[in-house]
Amino acid sequence: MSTVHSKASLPRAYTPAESEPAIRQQWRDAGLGHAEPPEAGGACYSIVLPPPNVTSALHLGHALNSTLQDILVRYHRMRGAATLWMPGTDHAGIATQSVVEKRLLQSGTRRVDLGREAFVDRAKAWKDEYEAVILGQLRELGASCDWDRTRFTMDPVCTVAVRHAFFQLFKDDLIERGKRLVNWDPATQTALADDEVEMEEVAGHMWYLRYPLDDGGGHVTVATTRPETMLGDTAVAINPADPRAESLRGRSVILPIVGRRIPIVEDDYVVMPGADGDAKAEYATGFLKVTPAHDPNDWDIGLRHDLEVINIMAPDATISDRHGWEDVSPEAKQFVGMSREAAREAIVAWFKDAGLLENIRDYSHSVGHSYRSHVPIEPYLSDQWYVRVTDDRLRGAALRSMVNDQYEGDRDQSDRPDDGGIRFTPPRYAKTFQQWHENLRDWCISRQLWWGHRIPVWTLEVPLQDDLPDAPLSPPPAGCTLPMCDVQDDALCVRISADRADDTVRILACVDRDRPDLEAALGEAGFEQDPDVLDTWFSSALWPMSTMGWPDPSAFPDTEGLLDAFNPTNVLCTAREIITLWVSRMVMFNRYFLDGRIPFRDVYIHPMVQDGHGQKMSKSLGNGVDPRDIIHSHGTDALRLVMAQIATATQDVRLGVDLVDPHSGETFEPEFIMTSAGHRVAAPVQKSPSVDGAEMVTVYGLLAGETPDDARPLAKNTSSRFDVGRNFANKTWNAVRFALGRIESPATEVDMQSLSLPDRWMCSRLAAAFEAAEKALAEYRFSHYAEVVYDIVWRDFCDWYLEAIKPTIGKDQSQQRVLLSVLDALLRLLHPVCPFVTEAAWPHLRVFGERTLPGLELPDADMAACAAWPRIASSLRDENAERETERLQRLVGEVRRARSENDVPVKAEIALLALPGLIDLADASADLLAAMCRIAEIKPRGDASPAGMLAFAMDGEEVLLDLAGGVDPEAESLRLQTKATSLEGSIKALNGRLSNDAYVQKAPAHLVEETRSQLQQAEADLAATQAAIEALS
RNA sequence: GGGCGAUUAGCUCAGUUGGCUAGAGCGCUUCGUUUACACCGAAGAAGUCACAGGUUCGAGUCCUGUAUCGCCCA
Repeated sequence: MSTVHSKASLPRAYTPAESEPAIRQQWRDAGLGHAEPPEAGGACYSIVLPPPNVTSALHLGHALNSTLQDILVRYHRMRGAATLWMPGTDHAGIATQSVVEKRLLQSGTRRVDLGREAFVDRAKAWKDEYEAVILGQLRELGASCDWDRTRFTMDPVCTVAVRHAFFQLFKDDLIERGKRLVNWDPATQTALADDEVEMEEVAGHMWYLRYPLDDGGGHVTVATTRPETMLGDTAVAINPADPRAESLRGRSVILPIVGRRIPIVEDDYVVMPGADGDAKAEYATGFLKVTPAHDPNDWDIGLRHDLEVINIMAPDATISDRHGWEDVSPEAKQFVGMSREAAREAIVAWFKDAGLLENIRDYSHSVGHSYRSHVPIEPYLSDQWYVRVTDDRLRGAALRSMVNDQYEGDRDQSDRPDDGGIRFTPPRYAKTFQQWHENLRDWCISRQLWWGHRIPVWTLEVPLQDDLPDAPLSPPPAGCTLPMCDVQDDALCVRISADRADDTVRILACVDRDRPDLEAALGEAGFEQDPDVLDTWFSSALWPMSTMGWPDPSAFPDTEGLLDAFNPTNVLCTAREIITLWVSRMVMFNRYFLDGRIPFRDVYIHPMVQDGHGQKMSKSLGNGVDPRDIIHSHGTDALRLVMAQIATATQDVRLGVDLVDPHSGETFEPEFIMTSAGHRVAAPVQKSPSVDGAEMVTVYGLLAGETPDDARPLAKNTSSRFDVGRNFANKTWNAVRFALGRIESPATEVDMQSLSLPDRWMCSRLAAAFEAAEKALAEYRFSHYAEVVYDIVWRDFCDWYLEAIKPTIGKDQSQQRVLLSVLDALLRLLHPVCPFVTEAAWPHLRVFGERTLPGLELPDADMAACAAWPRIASSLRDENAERETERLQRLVGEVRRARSENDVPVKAEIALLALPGLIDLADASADLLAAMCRIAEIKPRGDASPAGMLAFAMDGEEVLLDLAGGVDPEAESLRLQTKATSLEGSIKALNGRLSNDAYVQKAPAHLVEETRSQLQQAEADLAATQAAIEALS
């Protein structure tokens, strides 16, 4: 069967915007990506997508993350594994609640006005909107996820997992409740985990306050950066080594304003003034005010000295006398109700007026800020829920999961020799993982939010009875008659917690999943459900399990068998800040709940995309590039190829951000300005580079208050870095076009031995490229894979092979067949990174029928996305063909250079005169030489060097070119002299190496041999070059 | 303060157990369009591999120190 295609059948240029939508639809219709657990013994490959937050659309970092996963997933699917890529989104508790609240506030509504239920409905609506955007973006990107299994961290299958996990941990004593200092965000009014606090350097002050001694014998001076907290001071501390300590022992001070008598205590923690090697010492007075309720270090001091804990703030960080502060003096009343900032000023002013302000010094220090609201966090005393991750069952299991060669230090392998198996790529991130766990603290999981998984604990407070234990959380004693304590039910776990300070006991009842009856019973008994929700990462930590139906796959459609087939997943592909937030917790939970099973075997950490100045792309700098814009302007394959190219093993990648001129559509580099915070950003208003007098507003300009209008429209961000990807897709497309124009009736049988040199060479290069690509992907070296693909298509296939076969392809049916097969294999090779252009080209190849060649298996498939990864026999490699072609390429290069440097007209035909060493090769490739460098005639050359010819040395022989038009002897002589000088340099270097006895004796023999032959070659080339110079004169 | 990393052509980056006469893409210079592709082709210029020591026959690569920049954790 043969089909002749007219050139008109394919457009000259590849236009992604036209072909991509149909291809997406084609994949969708075919259910590409849907995976079922295979028959026993079948190979599996699985990845869970790190679920993006539903707060906003995906950015370039997501595009990078998803592209890399899709490359892996498409590759392994082609290799025949049952491949599951589980997609989904994350409810992102505090982040989503913040954006929803912000939107509400724009219409003047506060969250509390709306009420919990209505607010959650608003949040759900937001989630629905952005979930659709995000999933749409992933589809646009070509992500071949199993869309039938799309999850959301709060959908029923995930909720069941969260409920059961919490219940299990509660029952196993790994969850506790306690009053502790938390990182409190007064703006969003919730506790934050340690890793949700960002440290920022703040230019503040050190205030020096005098506290009078109670016996009238003078005063002590404390230094503080937070004078407003003095209202809650319950001691002054001094280092016991301080010489002043002895005379102050047992004495007290009177706290100004409040009038509270507080003790002077001695504690090692206090920095002594002038102590060596401590920057703080320069500012220290040796006296430290101790505020246990408002500083973590003071909290510890308070524990050591049994100090009173007085909380002087309300949850919104205003000074308050209703949250634990009772001895409010009339003098102190004036500060109640002030914000912490106002209170600071007022209290400093009070000290100044009272003559108790000794000094103020500028002091720069780092202050924790909420990663969400960006206000300073307040160490705040409150009741919170914790997971005791420091327990060996969690932390220990995580540390043991690391592969031996990435674990630093000794480890005991004897108890669980088969433990673990998690490997990090790049390996240095193993250290981050290990150190995080070695310094782990208990994980605060409660959040004072409405959007999230509500904590499944119901509480009832009753008067304290004497026989109840006062441990924070303990099982009720046998025979306890308090409500629900005697209920025998596997799905209910009751614990009690006594508080002798207010003579109450709290009965806490945790209910497992799917037991509304128990929940109702608790309600009837007067229990109330905890108002807090769980930290988002609690549900994310269960992601590789919950998405696959844990704990009960039979309870949901289509989850049966998933867990056993696809967990552990093969790789987790994510960014490095996620190692602590998410990777760690998934490992702990997966191992705990699945009997030691790890959630993934590999953790691949990809780099971060920065702007052209090495800054994070962020909304507030307006330096982000929207992947959708690139998809529309350059095509998805272009975006993907460049994403793969920049995924190197180094940390960060700079991607210069350009602007699209809305007046002309042209891309240009904007003018940058420096912000007061030291960031380089595009100036708010830019001049059009080509339209006189026209201006535009940048994204940063929008943030800075500029309003775009018709005269000054908004300019989109882009990056010219994506051009290379667009060009590559177009090049690939045109290679297909060329082939379609030349393949008429490809041979059905091909004898590989009798193929032409270019054919054998191309097949050999193809085999090498597949080998290199497979190795690169196995090692998560995506940039290498991209490079391999780029080079084989552009340099080998287009630049050399297609040019080489142009003279012969028309009449050589075997060559047509090789061209067809090679092209098919190339499409398969680059499909994982450029799925669209390969899919678009695929049907055009299929019409020619059979493509398999001996040693190159290319079974047919409906779509490129389902085509099998080729099986390639080692016989396809042909060293001889590679060697011969390399010589031809050098010959062509020399001839082209000679022509170019002598201004030989492009169309002028020339003759080549060669000695026996080269002439056979040249003769055999006469057509190729004619096509590539217009050599019309190949003649043996005699011993003499006829004048007027151009010469160069190759493989130690003098090769002559008869340029007909003659040679510029001066220019040519100069060129040859330069060449000779360079050869002399090489000879000197090579001689130097060989005359060094140590080199000859110690270097590997093959290297010494190579050096010798290089020297021989260089000397012969020099002789030939000198002969040519002489012939010229 | 602790940890990790970066510094290679004008720009963005490769360079995997030391063998380099250091590569690619973009940009730049010259030439080329009835040619699959001008989103193209051909040729060219361009680098004391941050700096200073050391190990080695041999260092962009290994070791030590210095400088600058970045990220993570406190």
